[in-house]
Amino acid sequence: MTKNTFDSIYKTLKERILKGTYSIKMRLPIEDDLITEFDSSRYAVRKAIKQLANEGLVYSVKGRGVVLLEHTPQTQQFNLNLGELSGIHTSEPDQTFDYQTALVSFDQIIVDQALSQQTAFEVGIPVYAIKRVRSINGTRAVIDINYFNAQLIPGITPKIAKTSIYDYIQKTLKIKIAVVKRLLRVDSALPVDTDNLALGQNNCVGNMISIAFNDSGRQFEYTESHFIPNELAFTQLIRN
Amino acid sequence: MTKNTFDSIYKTLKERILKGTYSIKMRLPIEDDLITEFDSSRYAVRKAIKQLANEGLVYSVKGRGVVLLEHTPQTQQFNLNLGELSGIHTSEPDQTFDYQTALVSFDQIIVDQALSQQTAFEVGIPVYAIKRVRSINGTRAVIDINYFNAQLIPGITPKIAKTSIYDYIQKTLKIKIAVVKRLLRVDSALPVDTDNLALGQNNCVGNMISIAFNDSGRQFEYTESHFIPNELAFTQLIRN
DNA sequence: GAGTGGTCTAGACCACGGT
DNA sequence: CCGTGGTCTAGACCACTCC
Repeated sequence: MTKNTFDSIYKTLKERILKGTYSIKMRLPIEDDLITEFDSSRYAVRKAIKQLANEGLVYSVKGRGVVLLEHTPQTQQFNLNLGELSGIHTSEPDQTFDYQTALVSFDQIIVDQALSQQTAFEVGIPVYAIKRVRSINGTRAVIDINYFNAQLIPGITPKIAKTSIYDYIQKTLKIKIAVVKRLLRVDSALPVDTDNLALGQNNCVGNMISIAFNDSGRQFEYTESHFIPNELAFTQLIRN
Repeated sequence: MTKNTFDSIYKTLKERILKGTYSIKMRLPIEDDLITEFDSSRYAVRKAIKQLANEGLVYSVKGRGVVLLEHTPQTQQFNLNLGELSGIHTSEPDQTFDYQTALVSFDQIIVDQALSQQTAFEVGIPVYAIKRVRSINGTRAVIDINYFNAQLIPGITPKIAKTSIYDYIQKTLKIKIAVVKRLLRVDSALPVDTDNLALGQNNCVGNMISIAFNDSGRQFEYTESHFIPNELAFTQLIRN
């Protein structure tokens, strides 16, 4: 599992931090000591520390050292990273949950002016337009409204849409999903939402808009995921 | 403005990407050529490219090169504004807008069991509990519910709360805000929300929960920002 | 002034992509 | 096979923190 020098240093340090080895001083050992301990270069040690900082576990201060950030059971949930490409996390992270997909509609259409404005796909290209409802523990919690560029992602069928499009893209087409950009909003519920989601008394939805790129830099997907309130959470980390 | 070697390379490359200089090939020049052009080391060039990748402008492929990600006017809003610590972004970043703060309540209280569970502050410590409503262009759009550790951030007054607590923390107390962790949710509206926000027909709010740390690693703040639907947006970037 | 992390250089070898 | 980015080393100097 541990592939690189820096990765092994990173894993060791992370384990110690979570175990509380360094908690008393609220500091990591200085770089030179870590270089000596792991018998490696400064590059590898610094890269490991950088990864810990990316996760929000430590913070480097020039001239002082690498500081540990306080963490309590309550703040653990902030440390969940949204590194998973395909999915959304529930607010109960470790709980196992039932996950079902129902296909609402499946079409192949040509992008017109309005859809181009929304999705950033070029006018005239063919796209798959797919609506699916995701039920978590029997509750209709999310509706995915997907548009896939049919030239870049050909051959999607209703059957594939009912299982996993991302599996099809990665495993069958062998296309690499390089980058996903997301926008999160809260929107007033539309008819498509009230019709398909277990909104109860609520009349709003969360809206996660995703655009995904392959490793040639082409945008192959535009997706809106509308989800019901009180169920899902997203994390962010901001560093100075 | 340009301080370091890598920063100057980064700014130059970013400008060229946005101007379209490299768009035809959808590639950046290879590292060796950039090293030659900028007469610098590989370290500086790679650090600049890494920063471009962090912003979602490019993607590096081992063995192939550095690929440009497609960007259109529509997808500009997906590109990240990093580093804003003090506020919330509107969905129209460049638009000037009116911004007003009204103080709803101001108290100094002791953390009890329930509040400790919520905020991750230790039971028994004194905190400032502050509620403020932010109006954007005359619309009551956001209510901030702040808890500041009074031992770490002493001397907050109602007057300071009416202007800017973050200015007070950074400029007067000279405390560095090192890291902010955020959780984004959609919640059903509470009485505090319906009473203070221009929700209209909507009965839900966005909830941005922030916990902030100083450069000694101590959590000094827990804040919930409840905001009305259809006004604000947050960006995320996920890389493989 | 001593100690620490941040920036930078010059070089080496490896892993992967495409021909 | 060649060209490319990824990892890694050894070393230098600078900027900042703290005593």
